[in-house]
Amino acid sequence: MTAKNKAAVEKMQQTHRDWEEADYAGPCPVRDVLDRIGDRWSVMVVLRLSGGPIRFRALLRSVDGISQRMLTTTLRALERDGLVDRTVFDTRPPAVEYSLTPLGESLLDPLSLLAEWAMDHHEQILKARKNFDK
Amino acid sequence: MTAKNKAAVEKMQQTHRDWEEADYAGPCPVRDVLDRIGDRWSVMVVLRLSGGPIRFRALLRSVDGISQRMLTTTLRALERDGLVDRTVFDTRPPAVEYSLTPLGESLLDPLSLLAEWAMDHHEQILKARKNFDK
DNA sequence: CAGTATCCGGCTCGATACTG
DNA sequence: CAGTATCGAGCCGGATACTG
Repeated sequence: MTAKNKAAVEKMQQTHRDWEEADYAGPCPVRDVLDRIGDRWSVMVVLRLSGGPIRFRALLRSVDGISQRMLTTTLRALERDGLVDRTVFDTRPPAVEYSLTPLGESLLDPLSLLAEWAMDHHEQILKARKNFDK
Repeated sequence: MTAKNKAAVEKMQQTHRDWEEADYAGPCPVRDVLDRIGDRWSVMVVLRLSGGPIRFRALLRSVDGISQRMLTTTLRALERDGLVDRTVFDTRPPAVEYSLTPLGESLLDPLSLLAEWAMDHHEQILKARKNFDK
């Protein structure tokens, strides 16, 4: 582990301890963010939105396997947290465009690193699983 | 977004497209890793383990709110994926130590960045929520 | 097109009790 | 101490039908 990571981990642990001791009303930030992006679809949606503004129906098609209901729910949650912007065009039929806010864009930073880790180590993980299962 | 991130995002998107087109047997790596660390406890456990080897009972105490069942389940899943090592000492009463494997250590890298993002932007998220709810 | 409404099956997870 | 076994509530999320 690099020195930079070590510092980050320590910061994270310290924050977690502080949260426990101080008995805050709100949730631990790490827990909170993890709960948000840890669901089945959020990351995939954010990923698609990183390509620029896109309409509801197009998103529905491009995020593989997602239902209409879950796309709506996911987008609403992301909008609520200030990660996504929703723009309604008053046309017939109605058009709605979704895009990342600057806050949402900033999330691409850690997310892309995580995705890279996933891609770089996926083989190793699959191997470990196969070995464990026998 | 920095050029480095842009490249990472594009790599992620490309990988995702490849996966869809190729109809692989296995899951998309990003989905797969997200499913694994996206659960309620994995990240918190990995975080605790970053402090060095620790025994089951100590982990149970230090990961706030986790049940015995979920700690066992979570540790087993992490072990299966090759992120965690389990060492049994043949004493009375028995002692078991858990620690991160090199692969697990490498996960601290993206995880710490994500945690930092969470801590740095939590306030902004809470504000966005409050504003959205009214 | 972009949603909302309703229904409901499955799976996660917590509580509790028990074992080597 | 370090687990496993069993049960059951809750909620996540899919399917389907309907609306402005």
